[in-house]
Amino acid sequence: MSFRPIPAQIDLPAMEHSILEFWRTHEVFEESVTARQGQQTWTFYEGPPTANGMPGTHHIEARVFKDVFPRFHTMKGKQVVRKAGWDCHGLPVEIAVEKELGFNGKGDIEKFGIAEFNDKCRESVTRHVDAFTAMTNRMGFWVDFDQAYWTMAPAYVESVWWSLSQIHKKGLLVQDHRVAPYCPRCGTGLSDHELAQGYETVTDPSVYVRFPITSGPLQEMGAALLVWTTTPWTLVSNTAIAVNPSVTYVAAEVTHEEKTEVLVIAEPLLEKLQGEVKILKKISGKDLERTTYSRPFNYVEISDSHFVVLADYVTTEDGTGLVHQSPAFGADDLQVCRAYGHCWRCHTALIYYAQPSWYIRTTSIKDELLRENAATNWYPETIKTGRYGDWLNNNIDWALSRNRYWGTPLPIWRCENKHEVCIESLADLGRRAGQELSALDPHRPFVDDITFACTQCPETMVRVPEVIDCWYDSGAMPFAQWGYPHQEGSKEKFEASYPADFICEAIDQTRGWFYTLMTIGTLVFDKSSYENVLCLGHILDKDGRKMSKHLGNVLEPMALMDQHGADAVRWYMLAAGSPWSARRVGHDAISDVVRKTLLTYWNTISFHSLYAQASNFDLSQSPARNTRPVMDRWIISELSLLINEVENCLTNFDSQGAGKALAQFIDDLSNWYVRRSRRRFWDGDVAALATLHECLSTLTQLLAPMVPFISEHVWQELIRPVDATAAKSVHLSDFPVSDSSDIDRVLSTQVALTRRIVELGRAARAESGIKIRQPLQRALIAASGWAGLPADMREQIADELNVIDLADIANADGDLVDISVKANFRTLGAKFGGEVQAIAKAIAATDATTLVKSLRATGSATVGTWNIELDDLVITEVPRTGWMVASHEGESVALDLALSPELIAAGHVREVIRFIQEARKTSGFEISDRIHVSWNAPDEIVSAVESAQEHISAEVLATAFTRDLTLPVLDGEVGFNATLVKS
RNA sequence: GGGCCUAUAGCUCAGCCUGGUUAGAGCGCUUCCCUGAUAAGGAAGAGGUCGAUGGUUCAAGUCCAUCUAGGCCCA
Repeated sequence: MSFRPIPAQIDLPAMEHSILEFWRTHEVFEESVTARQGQQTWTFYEGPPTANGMPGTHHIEARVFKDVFPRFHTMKGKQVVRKAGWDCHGLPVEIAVEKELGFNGKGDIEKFGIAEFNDKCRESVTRHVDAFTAMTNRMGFWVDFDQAYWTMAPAYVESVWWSLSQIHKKGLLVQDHRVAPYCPRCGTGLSDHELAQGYETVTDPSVYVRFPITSGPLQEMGAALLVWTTTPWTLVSNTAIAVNPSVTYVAAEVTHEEKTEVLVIAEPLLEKLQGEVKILKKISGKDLERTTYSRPFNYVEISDSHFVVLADYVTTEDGTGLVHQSPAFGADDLQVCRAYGHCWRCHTALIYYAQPSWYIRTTSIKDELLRENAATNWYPETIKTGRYGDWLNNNIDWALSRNRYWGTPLPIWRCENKHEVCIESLADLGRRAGQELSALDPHRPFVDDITFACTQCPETMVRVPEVIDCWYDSGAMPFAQWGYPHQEGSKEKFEASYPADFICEAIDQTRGWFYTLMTIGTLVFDKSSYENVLCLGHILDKDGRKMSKHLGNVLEPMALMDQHGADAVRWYMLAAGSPWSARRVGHDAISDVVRKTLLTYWNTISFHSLYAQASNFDLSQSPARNTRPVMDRWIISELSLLINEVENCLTNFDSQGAGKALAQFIDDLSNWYVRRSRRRFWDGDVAALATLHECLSTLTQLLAPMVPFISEHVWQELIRPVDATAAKSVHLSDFPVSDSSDIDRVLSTQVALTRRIVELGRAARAESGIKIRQPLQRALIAASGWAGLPADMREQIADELNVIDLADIANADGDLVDISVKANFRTLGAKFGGEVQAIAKAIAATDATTLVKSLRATGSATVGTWNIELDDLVITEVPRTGWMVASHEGESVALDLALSPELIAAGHVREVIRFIQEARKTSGFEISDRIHVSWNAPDEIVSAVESAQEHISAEVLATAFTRDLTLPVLDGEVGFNATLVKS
């Protein structure tokens, strides 16, 4: 078992393709489920897409979240079954097919044939299944497509029927007449939550409304006044309709989409009518006066109204020449552009009118819904009582039926005497009809043909014509995906997976899927179907607009992943910004993830393999953790804290928090632990190699749920080759467990202080203009934790700043230091409240050096009339002239800038070493190659080089180090020049 | 008209729950430094009336009220 070479360069997308192949050939996903057989289950429900359109980048978002938590819980030892699904039915599918066929409404469909039309719909929802599957696979979303549920499958439809029959038995599925939103283009009513999908801000929300005439000769023709309005929400309070007395109006018979009606409209505007138009009668506006009509709403009682009035201002420039009058809204309202209900798929402005429709009485289970919601964890939490809670509190009955074709047929059969029965399965239907129907396609028009005798009267029972809202199909998936209760084994599967531990969709599903899932579960089982729900913000384009096919600004997901890698896209979705805020996606943001996080991690992997290989490191050589140097114990402590943090975050569905902690650790590991320990790696130090290996192994597991590709690659290249006990895949490994004895919080604060001091020292260095390669004799440190800092860490500081001696500023000559103090408002405010400003003034007026000396000696001092303590002051100690100082929040580093000839010579030696190392690198030598160095230098530094010859040779692995006077010296500060050959 | 969310550097966002006196990070820009893993890393600089107004308080980016703008959801 030995370490493999791992190149520093990596082509992430290419690596991902090879990992996909690895997963496929080794059936890793399948094993991740079967390996946990018999363990506790953790349930996830897939809210399925409709595959009649191409997938977009916004589809990646929810799917990343649907993947990361199942992977995490699998590693935690749970069994997570992931069944894919496809939404098949509904108006959006029908409309897409209508467009393809060039249809203009329901008449065209009936002419074409319902069976043929539904075949087209069936075909259209499978059309892009391959594209969805490919995208899902590419992004590493593990979900079982082989067992996917289809909402159009007979067993699924039967299961939906069964649930409806349960609701019907409870008396909660009824026919009613109510004013409801209605799409004139689609010819069907819409439910309240469908309406929620289709609000649009429009500048001209105009609608045409018919007002049937209730008196006179026009009534006998069955005519209706046709009114056009741009303020349709004012129709509820309609009081009158105005016509221009001097305009000629006509009563015209209009035939459109097989429907004939008689409408009254101004003659010059006749062309507005679509279809075949026949003029039956002409009337002057004046003659229409006092014509009565019925209005579509009866919410507001307004007496002495609802007849035609005359008004000269009515024009025939637009509309119909008939103007709706309403008292409740001022003229200003007419100017305002505002949101109005539109059909959520075809974007036609909706109208409201009363029509017979089937309803589920969700209002009667309102208390139960509120109870279930109270027991649900919403992420973010505000949705629970806010947006969703409000919605439940204002709940109205669910308008379930649609006068359409491609949907689950409403399984209600009824006779002329209104006796009705709700069928619960094909077997049930077959029994009643006396036919074998187990092979019947439970869709229109086939189910419409089945009739049977009413058991209560001599009439025949016929199915009602409606299909149901496709959102019901989606919300029925917890049981219908198993064909519950009809299918063999469905009972066990359903009971083991209800309710779900976790569901996730974007925020627009609040009143869509989230609602129908909870409502159907509560209606049928008196229990909501999910416990935790993550509500994602929308993915926006780079300009902050919502991505939608409608706007044409969709980012192509496969291209995005092939450019940056799926891991980078996943990390961006999971960890960049808040998942529940709307976020912009662009190439820059994603390539940032690659550079800062993924490649830093990767290079640490490559670095480790390089030195582990070079020194033939064997894991069995690892020394006990508590015997390792302080740097090792520090990073192991940080690693242990990281395990706890990531586990805690992922348990609470906080991928952003997990990502932040992981990125911080990668930075700590690479840019502090590895960088500060480089010499130990060159020397093949087993403690350092063991520590780094342990960190990378655990880090890789912690990263696995979020970035499954690169973590798998590392597992295969770095971990498995040296560990016979390692799982076949990182995704089959158990999530790391921290050992509290590895955690040392004192060490954490000490390293933090060390790094702060280094930062200050570097700032002072930069300010002084003396570069780091020039050693300095000493630095003075002022920091409260300095005295307790271990020698190891002091050496880190000295090395990092290239300073020979470090000393506490307090031990330095008193004259060297200026002390300044500021009031600490936090502590003083707590003690003295309103007097703090006066105290601060008094402190500022006191001699700081005397005050601090007295406080340090006695622990307290009097300023003005107030007694203060040491922590009531923020003390800054600053050395005087001749020193370069950097200070921040009471901590200071002062550099002694005096340069002796010895220091200067040492600086030259370091320049020389650096020059040769750079040359080794650019010559492409291996790190272990020995070399011969021929060198020359200006006279001023020759003696420095010669006297350090052994040191230089050891540093650069030179077996020969000879001066060659023929070599030209170079321009620049040092002028050293050398040529290298392998020895 | 109502509800919810958002408003902090050129851009993307922390900080607000729990108030403390030079407001942070990343990206981008300028200059410099370090490098025997890095496509990295470090330092300095430029860049902020913390959406506005009022209030509470010794003290407000932070708490309260009102308003403005944007987004989402609903009438």
